[in-house]
Amino acid sequence: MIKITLPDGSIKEFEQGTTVLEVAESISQGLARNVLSAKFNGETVETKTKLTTDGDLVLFTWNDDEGKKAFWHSSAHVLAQALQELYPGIKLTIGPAIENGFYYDVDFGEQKISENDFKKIEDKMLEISRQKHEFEMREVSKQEALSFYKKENNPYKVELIENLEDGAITFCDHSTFTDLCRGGHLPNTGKIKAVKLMSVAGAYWRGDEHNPQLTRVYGISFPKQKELKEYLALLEEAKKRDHRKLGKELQLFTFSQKVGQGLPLWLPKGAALRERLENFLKKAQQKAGYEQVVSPHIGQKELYVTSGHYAKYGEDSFQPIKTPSENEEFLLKPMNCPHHCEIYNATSWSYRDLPKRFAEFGTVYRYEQSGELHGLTRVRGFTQDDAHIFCTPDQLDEEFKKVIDLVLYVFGSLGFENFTAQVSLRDQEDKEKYIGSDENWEKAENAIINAAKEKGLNYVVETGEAAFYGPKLDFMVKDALGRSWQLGTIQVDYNLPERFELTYKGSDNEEHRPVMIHRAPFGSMERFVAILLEHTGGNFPLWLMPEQAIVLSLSEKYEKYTKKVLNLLEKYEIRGTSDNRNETVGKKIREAEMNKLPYMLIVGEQEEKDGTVSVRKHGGEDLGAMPIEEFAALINREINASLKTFEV
RNA sequence: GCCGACGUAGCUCAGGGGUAGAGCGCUUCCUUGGUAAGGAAGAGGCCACGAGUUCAAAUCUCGUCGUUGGCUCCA
Repeated sequence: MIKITLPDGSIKEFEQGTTVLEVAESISQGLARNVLSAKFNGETVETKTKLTTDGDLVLFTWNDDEGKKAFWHSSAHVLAQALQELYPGIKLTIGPAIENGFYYDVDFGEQKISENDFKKIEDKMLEISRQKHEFEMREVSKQEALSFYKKENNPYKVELIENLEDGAITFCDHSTFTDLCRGGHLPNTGKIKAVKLMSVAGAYWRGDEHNPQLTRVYGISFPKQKELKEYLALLEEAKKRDHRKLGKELQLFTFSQKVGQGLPLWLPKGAALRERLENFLKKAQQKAGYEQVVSPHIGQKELYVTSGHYAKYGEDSFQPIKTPSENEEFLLKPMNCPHHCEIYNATSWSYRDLPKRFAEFGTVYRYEQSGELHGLTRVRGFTQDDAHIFCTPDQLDEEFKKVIDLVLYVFGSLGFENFTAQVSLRDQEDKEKYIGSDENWEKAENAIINAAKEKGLNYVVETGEAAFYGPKLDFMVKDALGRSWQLGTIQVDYNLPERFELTYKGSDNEEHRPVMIHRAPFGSMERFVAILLEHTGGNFPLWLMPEQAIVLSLSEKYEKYTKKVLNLLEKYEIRGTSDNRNETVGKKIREAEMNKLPYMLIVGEQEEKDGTVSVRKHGGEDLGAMPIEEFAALINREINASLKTFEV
């Protein structure tokens, strides 16, 4: 007999050789029906794995991430089989489960596949699923595995196997299909009741663009047809919050082919929104001891040679602008730091002057590959809410923590609750990629980790994600479709102070090297507005709204009173507009609702007589008639409630 | 940059080898209204751009540009 410990702590005895599924059956029939995969002593096992020792068993269903993973990984096998049957001779590579579904990377050789082929592939997959094939794991020797795939003429699998330890290689069979596989499958293919292929894309073998490009087929599957429908509906909902769609509808920004790709044009309402964000941050920064500076949009090539950016990115950047006759070379600035270093260098500093905090909403231009451009989240010209802090090494910890406070204040005021902090460290294996001494890197990395810990941030550590000049702490937020974007960033830099020979006079009357912190709480105005749009669906916090109220007149007869109301709104610093068109009030309300105006002030005969406005909130709530003063007080209360306070 | 898809009126989209279509928006007129679309008339298009095939191309083919889902990249 063996003792099996379940997650609730209970211990049950079973015959040696009892399968995972049989354990589930002993608990309940329902569980046995729903169990998709399991872990035994922390190792992924199949549901038909025979248990031979004592141990901890965790069973997973569709409600667990592990269960979904097994479901989608198994679906990838079915996809592979379907593809192989429909397109003989293709070469399979890898097919993992991902956050939402699965994909399989395939070398189609001469054959082509497009979205038009999805229906027939989906049908084939469902046909295979319905046959309820069981997944069988089988151990094979390295030799055997290699010869199997050499016979199939599949160099990808051969390469994978060559990197595996003999003895740890398993194949998975179902139906007539065999695949190299580590395990973690459904009991049988019959669980897969709904399948949808999502897209086809190119993907390089092993993620390296020097390798051959494979065709990646993305799909998702569900245990019930209804769940697929719900998922697709969810995607439709997400599309409604797409910042590109909202930006157009709310007239915030646009793009022009003539101006150039990746170069956003901010429309008046968008510019007003942006300005408000800038002022909000400027106010907080002033409180936190920052000073505004201004630097030009271009700089001599020499500046970037000094900073090291030219050597690193020169080839992949917009190429230098040349003067007509002297042949001097200037670069569009891809970042503000070198300029700010020179601002620091304009004065000699004592340790008593530090830290110096130079802030600038600096517009920068970067050559991004055309395929990488995406709405406002990835553009070629954008404005960073940049600042550089120059401090003594002793001040670094504290300054870093202060910046975290500022970022948290910004995120809090704008309602970003669900962000992850990512500590990006250098890749120890590939130190060539980075500049600066080992010692400095270590100091900087520790400073970041300590600050993140002390501020109680929920952080993840990513090695190899650091900038080439220093480690960083990034604040990641997801968009409507769940893609992660970096917004705020804080980076420690020991390198530029060295290269620009920045100094300050210490208490010992000696020259010392300051430490530099790069930071941008929004990241960039463009990306921040984009993500804010997707999070709020365009219903920004009231203080940010381009227009806070609209006066809707019942008919043209009340034009005069409408104007009077608008003037009063202006007096109370409420951003208002009016709709005096010859249309019914019903229509005006509908349009104001669709334009996401927070407050509608309806004026007619009654209001004019009483000197009031009838207030309707976005969404339909009727607050009744009130004098403008009262409305102004209401707005102010709402604004004050949403703005967090920033203490230094 | 690479793989796939897409580009028709200001917007959202239908159509498709032989006068270019709808809804919304816009203009004018009627109507002067009470909380999510009042009525009528009208203007508006080189069907992204450039070649080719064809008696004939918005439609088919190729190329360019742009958009888009991924990959790679992201100072």
